[in-house]
Amino acid sequence: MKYNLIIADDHKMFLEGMLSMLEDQEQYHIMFTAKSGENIIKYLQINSSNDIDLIITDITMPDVDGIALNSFVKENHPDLKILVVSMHHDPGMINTLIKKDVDGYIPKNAEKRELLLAIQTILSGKKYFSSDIKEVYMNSIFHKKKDVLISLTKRERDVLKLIAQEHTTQEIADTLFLSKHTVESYRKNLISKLNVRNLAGLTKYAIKLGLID
Amino acid sequence: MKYNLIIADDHKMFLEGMLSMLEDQEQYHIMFTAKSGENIIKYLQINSSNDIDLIITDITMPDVDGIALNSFVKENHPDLKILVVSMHHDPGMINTLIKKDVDGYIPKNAEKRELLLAIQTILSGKKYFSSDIKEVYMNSIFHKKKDVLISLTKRERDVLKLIAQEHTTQEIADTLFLSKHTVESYRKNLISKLNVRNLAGLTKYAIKLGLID
DNA sequence: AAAAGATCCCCTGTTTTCAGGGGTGTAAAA
DNA sequence: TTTTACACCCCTGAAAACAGGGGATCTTTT
Repeated sequence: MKYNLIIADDHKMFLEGMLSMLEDQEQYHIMFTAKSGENIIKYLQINSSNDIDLIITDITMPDVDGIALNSFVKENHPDLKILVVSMHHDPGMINTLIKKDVDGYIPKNAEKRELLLAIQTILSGKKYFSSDIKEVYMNSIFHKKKDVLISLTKRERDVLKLIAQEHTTQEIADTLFLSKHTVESYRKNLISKLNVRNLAGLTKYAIKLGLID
Repeated sequence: MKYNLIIADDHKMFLEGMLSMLEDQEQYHIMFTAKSGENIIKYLQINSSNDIDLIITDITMPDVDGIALNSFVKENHPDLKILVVSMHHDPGMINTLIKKDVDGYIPKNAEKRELLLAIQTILSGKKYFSSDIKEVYMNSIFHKKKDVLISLTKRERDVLKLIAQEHTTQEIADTLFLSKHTVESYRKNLISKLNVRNLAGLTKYAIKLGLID
């Protein structure tokens, strides 16, 4: 029982390196390699009864990049795993990939040992993110706050919190012993102050500020 | 120029250990120790012009625990740093503390080296979380998803996503080439299906599902 | 072939949000 | 002392959300 892998990268050098790292691994069968995500998507569309277990992919590629590839796969073949291998350690990028539910992420300078560990972990159904990546991601979480919180007054935060907790204006008025008009004023000010359009925007802000869980 | 520290823990043993770890550190002055958060809060309320730089605290304590203490401090003395030292590695707990903007978190079995590093890092204005803690937190992020996503259809997810992106019903109808009645139906179904009350609830769900950033 | 699920559309109402304007008193900062 | 920030309150009118019902068509599963 072998696992079937595909590798996608537009750099020949990388493909070679990856192949050499995996060639002595009996349990993995490299079905084919691709220079962009496009060929993989085509393959998946034709062979609907796909027998692929894992795609190892770079992020930056011509035509269809790693992110688009991941989106397509997660949408149409939810059981197919994706391991991203990249040299970008941009927090935004990492955040995007985590949100998009990629199964693993290791840097391009990873050791063979880590590559194999990542593949193995992912195939067993778990996620694998190298500690470098975790480091970057955690830092981005810690530094994301603060900068925005300061502009709101205590009362505004109170109201915002209750709004995000799905309370209606009247309920908020009752709990804070205010007139509903007052609460409406606060909501109005919050919307203009935070430059959002409606409750959804306010809720997102409340979450970003850590006002609610 | 010394830094003033306070230590809070209801276990004498822990206090002793902490003191011994810090006694040879010239730059830190332990102002006093407390057996619960209550005494610290009292102190802060009386000495409003506080000269404290950092509080090192346990989580589980009688009367006022570490979380309540942190909330009080962040509310009333935003510049005062908090380092949590605990043996709990519960993801929920860690998550709460990160949300509540605690400045650092190390396990109780941490080495002296790590303790000093944590203190130093925090006093320099940065956050410090030990790698154990990061590990636990990251895993909780990865495993939080999936379980809820499956119950929604593709179309429902589309609509939910657009709702959470602050679009109005009419706008959603236009982008998806639907009647606004249809979109209203989807919204209605989502609200009952996800068991929430309004837009705020839907938005929170969308974020939890990773549909939006 | 029947059942179930998904997508799509419509109706009648009520409640709430949202946009825009107005205002007061008080406490702190310039 | 004047200005600024904050907390508080009110009004109108339009737009959107929300509650609860209905039904049509298509595909997939049983």
